[in-house]
Amino acid sequence: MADVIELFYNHHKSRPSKKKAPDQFAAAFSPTKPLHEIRYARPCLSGWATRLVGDHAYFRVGKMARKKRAGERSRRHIRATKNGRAKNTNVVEWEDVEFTMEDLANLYKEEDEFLWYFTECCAAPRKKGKVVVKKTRPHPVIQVGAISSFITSRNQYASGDLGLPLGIWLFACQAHVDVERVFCRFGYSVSDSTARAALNTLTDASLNDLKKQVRDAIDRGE
DNA sequence: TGTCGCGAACACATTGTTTC
DNA sequence: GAAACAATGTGTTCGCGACA
Repeated sequence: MADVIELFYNHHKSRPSKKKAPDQFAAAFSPTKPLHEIRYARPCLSGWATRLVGDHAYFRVGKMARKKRAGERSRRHIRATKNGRAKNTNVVEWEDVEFTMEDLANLYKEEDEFLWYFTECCAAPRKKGKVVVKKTRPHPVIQVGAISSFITSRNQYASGDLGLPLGIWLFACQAHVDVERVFCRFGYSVSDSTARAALNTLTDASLNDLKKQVRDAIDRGE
């Protein structure tokens, strides 16, 4: 099949002339033009592949965004608050907001090789056809930000990878509330209210833990 | 046993209002 | 004018029953 596709795609008669058939020439990689209206093999193949990749990207991001029904605690699906009525809710803990970009990059790379490759094609510079990593704005970091935004865009509850830690960090930096709102709209971070709710949850948990330790120490006569 | 569809519950983002 | 708080709309998640 690989040989057949190559032969079709690279055959000189599969390419429409830009002057004689401009509409056919423009149909290459088109995401919308009906395939049965494309008479030449090369643009038809590229149009078909474009839609195939687009649909698959939609499917893969959706899969990453969905919450797994059962299994281990999911860092991606953590809640800032809970009132106890919902079962199996993972409420935020301090460990959830500790992360490194390197860890997240490795996580995304292992979890979805296709999406990592796809975003690398968008973000990474190349030299002689090979991907190179720049010192300033290294593309894996940008890929992590993009994939995290894609996931949050598809599911607002799947914000634990980067959105929630970033929201808390913005609060800690005393970022202006307008900055928080813009970052939230871009899908980079959770909203100001969610970040505050998460911090309240975290500090309440720590306070209760401290009170318990003090009571235990008093009981032991220390 | 797994999938689908539905309605209710829930957590969240957004926007408006109040307070300092 | 900015931050804090409250109200409201949105859309995901959950639980359940029906069905294959």
